[in-house]
Amino acid sequence: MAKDPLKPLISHAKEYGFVFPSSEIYGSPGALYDYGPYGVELKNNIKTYWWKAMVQVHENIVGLDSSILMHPRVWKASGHVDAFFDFFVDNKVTGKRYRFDHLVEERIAKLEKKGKKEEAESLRQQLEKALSEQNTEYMYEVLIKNDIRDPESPDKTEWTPVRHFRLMFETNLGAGEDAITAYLRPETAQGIFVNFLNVQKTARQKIPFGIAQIGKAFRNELIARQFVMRMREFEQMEMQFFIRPGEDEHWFEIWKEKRLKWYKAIGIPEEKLRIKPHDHLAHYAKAAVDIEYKFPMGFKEIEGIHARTNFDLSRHQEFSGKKLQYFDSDLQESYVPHVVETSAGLDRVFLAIFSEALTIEQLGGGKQRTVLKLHPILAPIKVAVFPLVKKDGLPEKAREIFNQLRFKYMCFYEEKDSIGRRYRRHDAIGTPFCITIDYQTLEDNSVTLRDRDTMQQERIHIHELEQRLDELLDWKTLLQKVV
RNA sequence: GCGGGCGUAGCUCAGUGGUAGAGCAUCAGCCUUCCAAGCUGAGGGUCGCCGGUUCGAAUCCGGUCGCCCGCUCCA
Repeated sequence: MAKDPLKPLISHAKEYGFVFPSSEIYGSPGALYDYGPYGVELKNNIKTYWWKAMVQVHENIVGLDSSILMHPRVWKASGHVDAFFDFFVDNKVTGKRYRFDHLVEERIAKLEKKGKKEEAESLRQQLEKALSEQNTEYMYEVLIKNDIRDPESPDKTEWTPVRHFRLMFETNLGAGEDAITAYLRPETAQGIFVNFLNVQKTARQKIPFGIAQIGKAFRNELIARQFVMRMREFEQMEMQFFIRPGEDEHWFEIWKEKRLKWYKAIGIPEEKLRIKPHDHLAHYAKAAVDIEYKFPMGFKEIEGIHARTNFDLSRHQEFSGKKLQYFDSDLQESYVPHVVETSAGLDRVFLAIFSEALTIEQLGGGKQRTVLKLHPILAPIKVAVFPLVKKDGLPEKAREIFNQLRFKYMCFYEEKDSIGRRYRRHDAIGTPFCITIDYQTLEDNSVTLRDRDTMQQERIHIHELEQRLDELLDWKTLLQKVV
């Protein structure tokens, strides 16, 4: 437990009001978390940063907020109803767990390598039959009949029955007899696809263009672990970019680069980011990479970039019977657009940023300082205002400044405890700037502005404060780095 | 599901049979002219839950629940 590299992060997140375990007083079901007062600020700021970098900055990207519950046929068309299962078996002897389809795929690959094409083809048919019928008894039969064993310990293989696990949460739409089974969306993307024409027409967009959406998604993960890394309820920041067929690779590369820039601009160092191609492509994808961040427990995915071809739109066209095509006036032809998707896990990005920011500095004399070195744009509280001491009219003066700044930025007024303690408290939640009102302020209306990271102070006039903060908290400077 | 670890204060943890503790944090007050300072005081825990052994259980035994790590998968 002491080895858990996430533990310091989790403790800090809880102690300072960023993330709490969900319904904690009842015993916190796993993989559900609540964002506290500072957590929600940070999370909202990340969303705003994403939205501005995607929608505001790109004139050919527009936003959408689609419903979480959708027509069930959406998920039939998307392939999730059929494919979004885990079929798994355990080896009773070793306790190892495998996915049924992975075991069979592995055998098929082996057969193909040996040139036994017929056997491979026969097995593939069995696999497809098993999956399409979702017949777990038959799956077990397939394993036994083909003598498929535990790849790690073939001599000690004794399978449990094949069990299945649906990753989508089910619920009911309507009441009583008329109720139909619906699903909590497992991804936000489908809401974009089914609105493709609505958006394209009303926003008067021409291909290439994108639709962006931030929203919750739900997956009933079999094993959900690692704090907010794998949650059952999580939030996605997705953008589907609609393009001409054949331009997939071109746009795939462009979006890969742009998304990397987005992370770097906010202070994630290049060496802690890496691009990892997918080994197995999802049922809809033509090309796929993950952007991974080096967490304390190693590199983990925070965003996926996928070339989804025209799979989704074609399927919805087929299942809905509605044409989902675009007339390209330059080419003088209609087609079903292809799609390049950027799909970031908000909670994972949150964790990456939080993890990157959390720093314990060793100061002289065995002292240490815990600082959350967040980019100022993302910090929950932008400005803390302190009277140096709680007397002689300093609090009143400090309140004046606070009351002026709070209409512009998230501010925090505090007069309790020594000034040093107050500085450190705000270091711990990442407040980038502290303004202190001292006796000199009463004489010449100047205050000190302290920088969180350097602890350096500059003395500036009250009338210059707002302009100075505007410079330090400028969106323009940041956003120009991400286009 | 299997294997391992762990449940004591907001956080980190000590306490292995005899009246629940420490550090930090929180709150109130005093004092203070700038980096977790000092002083005084306060609040906060059915020791995860149930049962058993015992004169007596946080501690021993049984059960149960929950969390964390690994195996699998993904945002």
